[in-house]
Amino acid sequence: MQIPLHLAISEQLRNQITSGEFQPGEQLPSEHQIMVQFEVSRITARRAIANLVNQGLVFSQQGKGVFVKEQRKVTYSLSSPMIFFEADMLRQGVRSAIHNLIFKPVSPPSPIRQTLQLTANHANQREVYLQKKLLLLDEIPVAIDITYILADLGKRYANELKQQMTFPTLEQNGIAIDRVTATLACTRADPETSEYLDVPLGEPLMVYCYTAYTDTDQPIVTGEALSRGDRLTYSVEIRKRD
Amino acid sequence: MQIPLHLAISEQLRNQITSGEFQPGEQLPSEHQIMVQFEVSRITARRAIANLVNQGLVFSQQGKGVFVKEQRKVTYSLSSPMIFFEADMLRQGVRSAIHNLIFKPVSPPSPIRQTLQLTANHANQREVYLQKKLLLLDEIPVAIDITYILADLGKRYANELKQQMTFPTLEQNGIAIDRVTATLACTRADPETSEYLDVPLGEPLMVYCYTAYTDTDQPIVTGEALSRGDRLTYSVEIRKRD
DNA sequence: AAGTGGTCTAGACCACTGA
DNA sequence: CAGTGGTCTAGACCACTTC
Repeated sequence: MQIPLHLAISEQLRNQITSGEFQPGEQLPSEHQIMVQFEVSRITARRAIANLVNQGLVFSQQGKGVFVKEQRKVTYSLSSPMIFFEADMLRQGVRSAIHNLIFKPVSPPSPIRQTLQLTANHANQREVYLQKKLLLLDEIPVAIDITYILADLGKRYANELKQQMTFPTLEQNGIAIDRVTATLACTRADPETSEYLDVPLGEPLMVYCYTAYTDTDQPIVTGEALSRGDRLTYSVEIRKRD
Repeated sequence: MQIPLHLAISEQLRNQITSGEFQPGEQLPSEHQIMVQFEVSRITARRAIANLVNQGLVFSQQGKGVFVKEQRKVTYSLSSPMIFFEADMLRQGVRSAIHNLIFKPVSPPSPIRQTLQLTANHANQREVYLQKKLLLLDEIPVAIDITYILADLGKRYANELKQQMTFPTLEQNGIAIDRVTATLACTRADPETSEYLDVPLGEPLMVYCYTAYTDTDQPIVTGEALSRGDRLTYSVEIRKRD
């Protein structure tokens, strides 16, 4: 067995997709049709389709069929995230919305405590607000954001924070963010995240971890955003240091 | 059927992994053991394992078994990619190496021509060098990079470019890079990439697309790097504009 | 030789969709 | 109702690893 049957089949279908023979949104042959056309068992036909799903090329809907994915991504600019987010989205022809899931004072876990440079003396106080929010683009959940913000800021701007992105809210209230350190990585959806973002288990996600500092080098916000890899792209401009 | 059997099983195993009951590198129960323990058919046992593979938690080796993945990632700094790459890797305790796959003059495809601001008159000339190279960290292929560089630079520094990263090579030769525009996104391994990077089909990858400009705003290099999402993290520092 | 995972078959029942 | 995909079973053969 040089090349598995299911792979040969999924490769042929894949070519038909990338060559445009199957257009985005179009329906693929049904499992039954594949069984007949390639003279294989249903399991093998299903396996071939699973390969395509796993490559992010198609998705399946029970009772309806298998369809070619649209590949439209929205770009999120890291270099000017402060004020222009909504405008940026509109420019890309996308309606954005935020659903607040959790907003409450908590005693932060140790690594958060460290990045926010909180001293240990107040260990039992509610020194930060924890916010979980869902970012919707065109009514589709695209990212889930978990933010820790210093308690006085969280308390003061609670209402605004629940309805907007964090950085713009701070900027609008005169809290200047001087720099943001961030990392970008990749994971796969676990069952909980797959619920929130309405994606299958294991779907590739991007992880954007950030910490924002004032001009006195005081960290005020840290958190991470899990976003759907098939819907979001991050852009950044790097300038040479002097 | 509220919750599928295969999911229930994979969830239980997942808990045992995240709780540390199964350590990284440790072997999971075999398909046969799962069949007996949960009283399911082999297909269902396999499906449960497939769920875990798909979440990036385990990997399987024919004839040996299923093992918990190590989760060690290396950080690549976008803010100082110029000179410090090798030093950065060493600091993280990682041996880095580069395998040159392709290095040749080509007539660039239209989108590349545009980003490099090449005029159409020379359409049939070999105005750029195309380089494909593999980045190995600890002898493991981690990223595949496809670079287009202006022909005179490519020709002049051919030997160095084949052995080092692109940006450091240019810096060392006095070609100052003033700024880099980049995007970071997510895809999944297609069959070709899965060969190069030695990962299963559909493995999440990061896509780093970049264009470098001189201080006269002349683009000199553009390209994209496909990296293994389970091995590489990108870091960046964003400073407020004035 | 024994144990592991990889591929494949035939067949059953269920859940959902749409005419 | 027919057609679709989702779950599950029992059983076969193969390829690879380890002893």
